[in-house]
Amino acid sequence: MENGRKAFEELVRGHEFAKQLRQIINIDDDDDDNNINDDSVTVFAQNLVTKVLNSFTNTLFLFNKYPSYQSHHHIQLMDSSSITPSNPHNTSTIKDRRGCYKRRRTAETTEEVSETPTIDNHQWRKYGQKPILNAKYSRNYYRCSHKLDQGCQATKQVQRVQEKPPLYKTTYCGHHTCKDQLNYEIILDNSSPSDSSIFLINFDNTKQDCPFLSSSFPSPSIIKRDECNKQEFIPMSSFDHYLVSPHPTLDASPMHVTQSSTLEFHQSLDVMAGVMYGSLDHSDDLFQFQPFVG
DNA sequence: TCGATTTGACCTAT
DNA sequence: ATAGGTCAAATCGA
Repeated sequence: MENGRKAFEELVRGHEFAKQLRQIINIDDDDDDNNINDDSVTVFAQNLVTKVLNSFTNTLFLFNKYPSYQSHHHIQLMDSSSITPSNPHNTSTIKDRRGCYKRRRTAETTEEVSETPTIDNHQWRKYGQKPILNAKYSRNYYRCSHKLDQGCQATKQVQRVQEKPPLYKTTYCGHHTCKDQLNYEIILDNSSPSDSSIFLINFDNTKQDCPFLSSSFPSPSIIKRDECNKQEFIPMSSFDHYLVSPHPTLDASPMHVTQSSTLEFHQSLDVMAGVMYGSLDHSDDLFQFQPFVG
């Protein structure tokens, strides 16, 4: 699969997860009896999740300016706000008996349709497979590998919905509460094809966590690819590198990654960091890039 | 040996 | 009554 398309998929998923997180944090907005949102930490968290969401939106906006890698790809997202709320008659207690579960319709779900079974940054364990009525292909059931050790309740279902071209529908249920996300790398490729130097942003979760975001979000480190070998840097075998081409850059911002200009490179990193850490300041769905000062 | 997958049984929501 | 989500024993394979 094309690297750019993978990156796009991950951005879409990140965007959706951020939306879900924001919905969770804001869920008590209308509840007069609950003043949890007055808590300064909660307000801070709400602001952060809004910024994270906006960052994903901005990055997707940039991708959309260069949509070539999306041409053969269709992603359908269900806004979690459109999901039917849980049946009020349902008890919130989780029964410990076999076969007790919430049906997917009553739970928060996100659906994606893609040409390959979606790869995400979580480890899944298959726990079931069922033939579905009027469906040619059976549905596979996965739960988070950390259900037992961390109690993560996230599950997903993958079902092939079309033969040619192969089309898979992935339905995510629940939110990940585990902290064991797989490592990510983003390559800042050099625009010169003759130059083999490539900068990697490595999201190694063994690094120190970012103090400004959730503790589960790893701090990126930037490594020149030439030095990766020296550092015995081993790319994830199960994931291709995520490539951020230097060409689809912001028209209005200095985001060319070149080695000839240290200043430009640092500016680029600042912009990238802005994308990663949501330091672009704007209201929802607006794009107002606020350049870093200093 | 141990973790992951398979698969039939079990159970609930519709 | 039944479709579909989950469990858990059996099986696989590294």
